[in-house]
Amino acid sequence: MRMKSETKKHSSDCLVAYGIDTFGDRWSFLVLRDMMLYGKCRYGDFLASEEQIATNILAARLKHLESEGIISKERDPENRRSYIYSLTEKGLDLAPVLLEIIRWSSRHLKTNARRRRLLARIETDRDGVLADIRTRTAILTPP
Amino acid sequence: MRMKSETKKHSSDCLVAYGIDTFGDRWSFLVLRDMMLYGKCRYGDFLASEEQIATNILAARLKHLESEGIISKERDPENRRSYIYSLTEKGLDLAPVLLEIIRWSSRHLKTNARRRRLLARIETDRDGVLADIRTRTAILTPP
DNA sequence: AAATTAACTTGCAAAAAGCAAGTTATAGTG
DNA sequence: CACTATAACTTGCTTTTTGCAAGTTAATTT
Repeated sequence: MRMKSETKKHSSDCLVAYGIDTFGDRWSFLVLRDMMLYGKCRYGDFLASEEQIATNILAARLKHLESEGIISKERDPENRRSYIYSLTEKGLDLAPVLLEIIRWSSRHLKTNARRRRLLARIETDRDGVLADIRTRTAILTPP
Repeated sequence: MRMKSETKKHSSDCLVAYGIDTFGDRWSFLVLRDMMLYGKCRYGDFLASEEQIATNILAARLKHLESEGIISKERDPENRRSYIYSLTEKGLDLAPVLLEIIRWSSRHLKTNARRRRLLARIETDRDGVLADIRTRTAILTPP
């Protein structure tokens, strides 16, 4: 991942580059997907994802996303060795980006029942999907 | 960038991961931005962008995007040492992803006149913006 | 009190990125 | 026609980032 220097937080003045630098690296975005689509919120849940992120990288990405104000971290009141990560307003605002990526991939990847269902829901009930993301309701069952 | 192996083209079965693996690395996406927003289509134009991509990395990314069917390459009929890169249908379909990233960054980055103009156009004339991308009309003057 | 679990950190090898210089093919210039 | 310039890369090398395995700490559970 591109890390920012002391003096210059982002690589350019461009809105697109700002987005990419802030949330757009592969592992960061997959964590955000886990939160938005599956309602994941714990370190161990992210680690367990299909793509097999390394633990040190996950820790670094969570720190980065938190420092950018996209997620926040608090102690789990029910289990004091655990933490709960959640999307901030700034993070929730990324849902439309996620949905457009899913729409694009749906159109260009071989279809299957699971994918068709997800796409159908996005196309027919976009606002419901966005609402579910805001209320932390899982949209998909884990794969 | 994550490179695919012979046997497994993508890292997981997920639509989001497919998108990220296909177009989602930093430099690839900045090249796509150059094409969609500024109408750039030549190697030298991409090299000249604000973010200063290294020439070997640019060559690798263009090859990758071409192999994924997102861009295509043809000789410039007017200057036979030059090539013209253009977005395929699959590449043009990425425009909504770009627009959502711009919308997100606009909402979370300090505003200025140039940014406000771009955002206003996206919000009031989204279809016009999408049409301009399809017809290779530059939406912004280079920064 | 001892074993387990959750969330990390550390050290090192491997991969990718970044830099500078070199190559090839075409085009313009005296 | 020889010569310089331009466009699009490629090559070799150094630096940075990633990925892996093992270790640490603090809070449960048995």
